[in-house]
Amino acid sequence: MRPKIPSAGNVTVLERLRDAGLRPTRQRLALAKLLFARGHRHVSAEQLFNEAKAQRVDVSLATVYNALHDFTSKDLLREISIDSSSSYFDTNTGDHHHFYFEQSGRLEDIAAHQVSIAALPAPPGGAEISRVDVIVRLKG
Amino acid sequence: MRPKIPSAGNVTVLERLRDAGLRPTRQRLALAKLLFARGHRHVSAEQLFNEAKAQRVDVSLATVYNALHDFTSKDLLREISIDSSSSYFDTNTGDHHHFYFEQSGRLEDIAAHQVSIAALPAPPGGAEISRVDVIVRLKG
DNA sequence: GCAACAACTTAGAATAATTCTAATCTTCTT
DNA sequence: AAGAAGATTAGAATTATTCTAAGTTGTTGC
Repeated sequence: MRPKIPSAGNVTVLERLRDAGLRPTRQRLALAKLLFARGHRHVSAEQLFNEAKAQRVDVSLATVYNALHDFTSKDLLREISIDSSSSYFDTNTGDHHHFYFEQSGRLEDIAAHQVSIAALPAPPGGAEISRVDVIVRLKG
Repeated sequence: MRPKIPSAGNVTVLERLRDAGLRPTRQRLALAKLLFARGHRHVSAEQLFNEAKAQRVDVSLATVYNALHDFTSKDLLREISIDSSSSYFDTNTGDHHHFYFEQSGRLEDIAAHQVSIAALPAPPGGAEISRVDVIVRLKG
């Protein structure tokens, strides 16, 4: 049972999935909506799973993991592992950095233009840089 | 500059533990020797456990975890979690950054003076910066 | 040197996050 | 509408790590 008339926000999410080459299944659409409906977010798999449940979206935890990884591999998300206990997925895939609140485990974006790295050594063995992450750890 | 080594590196390691306020037990001494005997290293708990076994140091995995955390809390080590699958412990606790080889999962130090961060936004809510980590991810 | 106590170690059980399995359902193409 | 490829699922399995409760050892004061 698929919605025939997409309500606001559905169309764009559907297009995003299609453009990424991902089948827009009921579950992926629902999860993508939760993820992308509003501004940028940092979510864990468990968190997203709970949000889905709260909205009575019937989806298994395995699917949440699958979707998060699928989205990540298609650059709709970016995975961040700062705290080894669990991974976060960031809906902001552009160039940016993070504040990390050590107490709460919360993440906050830092726009790329607010950080300037004036010097970096050449990567060893002529390796190519895939990206540079700056994490500003905060005590508060 | 390293102090002179009267008997095979044992004394320095023992002193380091004592100075940190940690009882120099057989297990901690052995592990500290594995960690600090040569230049800086990045090791996982499992790795260190296997090295210990290889040298017939009788130590349990729980003790390896305990020791790594104890050392970390006394600033003899620094914990790094880049790859969510497991944590690494860095024997270099000074100011520095890392190259991360995405393929192999290997880490390599970047001396602090080789990276210069020219601008950083003020932490939100007047929070205090605990430290700034720069991770240069490499494709090779 | 030795007793006493806190600190440490340990095997194995417990936990938590994540991945796997293999069966079943959907979506897409025709 | 039918077939195939792709997606979903419950639950088992796996992996890293922590916990528990009992035994051992290092340190301190005498």
